[in-house]
Amino acid sequence: MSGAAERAPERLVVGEVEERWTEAWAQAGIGAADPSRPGPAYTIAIPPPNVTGVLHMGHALNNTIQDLLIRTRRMAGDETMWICGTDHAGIATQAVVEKDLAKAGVRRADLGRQEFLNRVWDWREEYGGRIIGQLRRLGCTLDYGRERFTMDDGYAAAVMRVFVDLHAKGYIYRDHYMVNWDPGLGSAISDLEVEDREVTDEMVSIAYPLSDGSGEIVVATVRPETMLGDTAVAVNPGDERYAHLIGRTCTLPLVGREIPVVGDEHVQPEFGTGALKVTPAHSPDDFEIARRHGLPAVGVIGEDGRMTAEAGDRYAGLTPDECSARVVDDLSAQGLVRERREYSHTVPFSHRSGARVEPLISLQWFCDMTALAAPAIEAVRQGTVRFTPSKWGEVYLRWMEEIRPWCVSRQLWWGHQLPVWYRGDEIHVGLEAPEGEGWTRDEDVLDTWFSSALWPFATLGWPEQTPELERFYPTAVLSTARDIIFLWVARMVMMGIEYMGEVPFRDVYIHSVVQAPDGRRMSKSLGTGVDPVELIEANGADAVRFGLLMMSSTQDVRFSQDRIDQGRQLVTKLWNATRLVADRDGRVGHDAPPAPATVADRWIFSRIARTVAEADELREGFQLSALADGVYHLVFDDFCDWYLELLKAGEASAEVAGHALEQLLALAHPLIPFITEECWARMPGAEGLMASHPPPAAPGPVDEAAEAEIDAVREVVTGLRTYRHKRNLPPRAALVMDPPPAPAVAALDPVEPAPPHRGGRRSSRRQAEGA
RNA sequence: GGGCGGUUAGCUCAGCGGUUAGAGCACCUGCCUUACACGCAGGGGGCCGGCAGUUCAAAUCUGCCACCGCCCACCA
Repeated sequence: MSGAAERAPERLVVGEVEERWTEAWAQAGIGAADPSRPGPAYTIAIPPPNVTGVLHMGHALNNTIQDLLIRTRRMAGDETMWICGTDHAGIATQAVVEKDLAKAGVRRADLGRQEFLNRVWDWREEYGGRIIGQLRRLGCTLDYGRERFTMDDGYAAAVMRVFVDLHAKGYIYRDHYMVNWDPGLGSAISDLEVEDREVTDEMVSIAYPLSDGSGEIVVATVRPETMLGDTAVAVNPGDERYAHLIGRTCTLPLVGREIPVVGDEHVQPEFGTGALKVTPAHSPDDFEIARRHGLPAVGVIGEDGRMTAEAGDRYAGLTPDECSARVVDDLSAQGLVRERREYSHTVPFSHRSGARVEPLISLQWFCDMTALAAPAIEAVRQGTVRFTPSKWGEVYLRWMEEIRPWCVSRQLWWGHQLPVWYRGDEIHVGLEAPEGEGWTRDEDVLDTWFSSALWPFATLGWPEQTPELERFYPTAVLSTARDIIFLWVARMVMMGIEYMGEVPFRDVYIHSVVQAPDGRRMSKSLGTGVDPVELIEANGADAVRFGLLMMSSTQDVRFSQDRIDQGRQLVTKLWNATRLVADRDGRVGHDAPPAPATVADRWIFSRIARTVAEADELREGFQLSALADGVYHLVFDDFCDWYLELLKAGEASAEVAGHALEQLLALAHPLIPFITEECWARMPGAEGLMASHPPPAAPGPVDEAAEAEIDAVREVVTGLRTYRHKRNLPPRAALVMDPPPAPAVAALDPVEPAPPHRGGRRSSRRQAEGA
C-alpha cells in the first residue's frame, strides 16, 4: 500500500504466475463456451495438431494469434468458442508407433491389423495430445472441455456419412488410375504429398529395331528398366523423320514384344530423339497417351517397389536401380545402346517417407472435385471468404480452377477405414455391411485430410443438429500457415458449403512461417529448430507470445530472440508500473472514467484512446506486429517514460493513473494475458479476472490540444537534457542559468505557438538539436 | 516452363506516393534519480539491390537487370 521505504522487494516469478492464472482461468471456465447464452457468437476452430505432435514454433505463433483474437472478442462480450482437438494424422502416427514397435523388434504385420490398432490407441492414450497441455502453458483459452479427435466415435460417424454421400452423388468412384506410389510407405499418396527434387540421372538412348527389318527407331529414357513395360513408341505426327513409321511396329528388345508406333501430339520433336517410349503403367504422360490410343499397360514395377514377374525372370525381384543397370548392360551386349549422357531433371519424392515416388497404375478410390470446387471458387471470388494477405486468395483460386481428382484411399491401417464392402464382383458402399454372407470390408483407410476437411462442423456435432452446431457455425477466422491452403483450407471450404450450405469461415489469415535465425527451415533433422516450450520456460509465455507477434508479418520471418527479449521487458515494465501506480494510491474499477485533473491526465487519456482505436483497426487487418508495437510504445514511451514521471512530479492525478493503467492492461491482455492478469490482481479496487474484463473503452476522444501541449513539454525537456548532456553537466544538476525543468508543465500553460503537430504515434526523440 | 515474394541502419524487420525514412537488438556517452540497472537519459549510424521511366513529389508506381527464396506444372 504505502510505506515505500520498507516495502519488501517484490519479485516477479513468471513461472509461478503462469501456473496460477492458468488454473484460475480453468476454474472460472474462461474458455468454456455456452451455446445457450444469448448475444453474438465468435468461433475459431483450431487447426488440429497431430496427436503425435509437440508444440513447435508454428503452433506457438498460430495459437498466440488465435488466442489474441478470441480473448479480444470474449472481453468484448461475445460468446466465444475456440474449438479444441487433435488430428489422428494417419501416416505420421502410424509411423511413430511402428518405430516404437521396431525398438522391440516387432513389425506391424506381426501383430495383425486389429492388434496394431489397439497399440496405436494405447499409444495415443499414453503420449498423444501432449500438445494440448503445451497450449495451456502458452495461455491459450481453448474450450478444453469439448476436446475432439478426428477418430472419436461421433467424428468418425460424420466421416463415414460424408464418404457414403459423396459416393451416392457420384463424386467418389473407384478406378484404375495412375497414382503416386510411395514405396517407402507402401501406399498411394496424393499429388499434394509429392515434392519435386532436382536429380541427375543418366539418359540412355536405345534402338528399337523395326519389325520388318528396315531399320530402327531410337528412343531416349532416364528409366531404362521401364522399357520392359513398353507397349508402344510414340512420335509427333508432324515430325517428318518419323511420320512414315506411324502404324508400323517395332520389336521391343530383351522382351521381344511387337509394339506399334503411334502418332501423338504430346511428343516433342526437339526433345531427346523425338521418339518416346510409351510405358503406360509407370509414367503419367504415357498413361494418358495409352488412354488416347487404347494401348495396354504392362506393370513391371510392383507396389513393393521391385520388378514384377511381368518384367521377366531375368529381372523380376530386382530393385528398379538394379534392374536399370542390368537392362543397360544387356542392351549394350546386343549393341542397342546408342548414347549415354548425364541428364538433370526434377523427380517426384514422397513428402511422407522421402522415397522416390513410383508412378504406377493402381486401383484406388478417387473423389472428383469439380462440382464441389465451383461454389468454393465463387465464395472466394465474391469475398464471402477473404484471405489475408489477399495474394493467397489468388493462389487458392488458381489451384481450385484446375482442381484434379483426389485420391482418397491410403494403404494404411491407422485411419478411417473405407465404408466399402466387396463380395466377388459386387461392391457395396454404405454405413453398414450389407446383409448376407461373404462380404469383406475394404482394407484401406481415408486420406487424413478427408476427415480434416470436415473439422469446422464435425467438431460441433454434425450430422447431429446440436446446440453447438446451431450456435457456433460458421466460424469467424481460420488462422493457419500457407502450406496447407490446398491440403486443408480449400477442402474445408468445399465441404462446409456442401454439407452446411455455408462457408466454414469468413476470414482466412495466413500467418508467417518462422524460420531459423539463419534463414533456414526450422527442422529437427537439420538441428535448426527452436523449441517454444523451452522458450516459455526461459522467458515466460507472455514474452514468447509478444515476441512472436512482433515477428509476424506478411512474409516469412527469421526467429529473433531479440523480439522475445522485448516482450520480457514489456512484462517487467508493466509489472513495475503497476507497483508504482498502486503505491501512489491509484485505484481501478471506477464506474466512470475519473475526470482528468491536469493536462497530463488529458494527454494520457488521449494517447490511450488513439492507440485503442488504432489497435482495433490493426487487428481487423491482421497487422499484428504493428498492434504489438503500438502497445509496447504506449506502455514504454507514453505511460512510463512521461506520464508516470509527471505523476511523480505531481503533474498527474492518481485516480487517472489508476484508470489509465486499467485501460492499458485491458488493451494488452489479449497479447500478454498472464502479466496483465497478475497486475490487475495487484491493483486496489480490482474485481474479477482481467480475462473477463470489458475491453479498453477509450476513456475519451483524442484530445489534440493536450497532445500538442505535452509534445511541447517533451520537446523542451528533451532539449534541456540534450543541452546538459552536451555540456557534460550532471542530469540532476540544477541549471541556475536555465529555465527550471521541473515545473515545465505549469510554466508552459498556455503554450504559445503550438509546435507542428506530428499526427501521433510517438514523438521523436531526436529533435531539438540546437536547444 | 508458369506464378508469387524478397533485396531499407552492423543484425532481424516495419514503412509501400507527400514534410528531415522508423522499431527492437547491437554500438557510443552519462546516470545505482525512493516503480523498474531485465532500468533511465542523451547520441552515432541508411545515396531504401542496380539501371531507366511516370510524377510537382518515389523505399513507396512502371519496365528491365542482378542475386535470394517459395509455390504450381505429366516433357521422356
